[in-house]
Amino acid sequence: MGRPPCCDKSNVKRGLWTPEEDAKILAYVSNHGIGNWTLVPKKAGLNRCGKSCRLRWTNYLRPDLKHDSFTLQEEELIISLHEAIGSRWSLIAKRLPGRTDNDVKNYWNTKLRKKLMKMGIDPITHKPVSQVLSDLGSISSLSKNENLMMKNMIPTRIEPSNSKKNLILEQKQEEQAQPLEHQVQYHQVQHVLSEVASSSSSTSSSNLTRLNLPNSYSCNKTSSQAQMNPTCSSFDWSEFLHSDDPFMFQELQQCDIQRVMSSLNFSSLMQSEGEIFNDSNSKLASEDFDDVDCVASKEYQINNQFDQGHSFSGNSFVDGILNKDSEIIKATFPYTFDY
DNA sequence: AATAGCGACAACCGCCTCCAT
DNA sequence: CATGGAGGCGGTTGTCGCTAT
Repeated sequence: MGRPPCCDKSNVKRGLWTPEEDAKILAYVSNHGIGNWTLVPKKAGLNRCGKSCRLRWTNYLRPDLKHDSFTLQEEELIISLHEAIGSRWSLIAKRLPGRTDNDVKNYWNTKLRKKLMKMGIDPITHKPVSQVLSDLGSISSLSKNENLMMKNMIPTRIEPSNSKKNLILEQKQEEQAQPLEHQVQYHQVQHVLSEVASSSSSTSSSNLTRLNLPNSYSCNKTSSQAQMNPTCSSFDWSEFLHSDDPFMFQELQQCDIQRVMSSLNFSSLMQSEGEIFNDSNSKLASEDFDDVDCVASKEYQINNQFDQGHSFSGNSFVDGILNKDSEIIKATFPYTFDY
């Protein structure tokens, strides 16, 4: 059953590599090429684990690697991609020729993270620290009942603040006015996003929920209102989130919570969201960027309709958060995704 | 001169998925 | 079909060199 073990883990050298060991790896690869790494230590005369050899090669010895410091363009691209997809270092590194995931990860941890923090930007959410703190404050100041409700309603996974959809929409609106290098970076971010989407069906952005909302939560404000309890139509989720007013929760209770909650059935929403996300992204992943415009225009139409209801009335709780988030980001960082 | 603190980065660890057996 | 290693990946730790005290 199974394969034989690659090496005797207890009897191999560990720690830093010597120039002699590097030379052996290089000599072996130049003669035999890259193949089965478990055979490399034996054939190259090294007392190392095959996995260790592979790492040494991919992270340090590969001839196509750059060993000089990161450029400003690379730095900006890393930040943009990290904001869009998080710490998917291997995907980010693929967009930086000559850099490995380890390089990018180290550079982020030692330089970029600190740089962002100095600028007052939270390196995880890419939002201003003051905003993150105020958001936390708003949530923690909720009453016990409110917190319980939040627990039931908010999906546990925290997504990047800017969805692919937002990127596509902003690209359409602003791309033409941007310098060429910014456009290139922007396309790179989008390309990676499509890869992320195609590689992970679980990676979905809440913003995409809008694309597949049930009819009762469509962009048509009046029709959604018609299906709601009349008092509910005036309930403002955004206000609810930011308010310390204890009467707000009472107002919500009067709004037929049951109906609101059933309309916000997250499991079904997430499921349908996954379906449309996978569907649209199977297109995105398989087509070139020229074809993204088609999908983008469809999304744009949907969201244009959706956004006509400028109040959050009749929209989902999460949409309220995301809309607010989007407004804050646009106001604070008008150029964040201009490339 | 000694050493504590820090930054940079190489290397390891543990987990996951894929696939050979 | 079950098992377990290979390879990929992200997170963490270890090591080295530089600087401030």
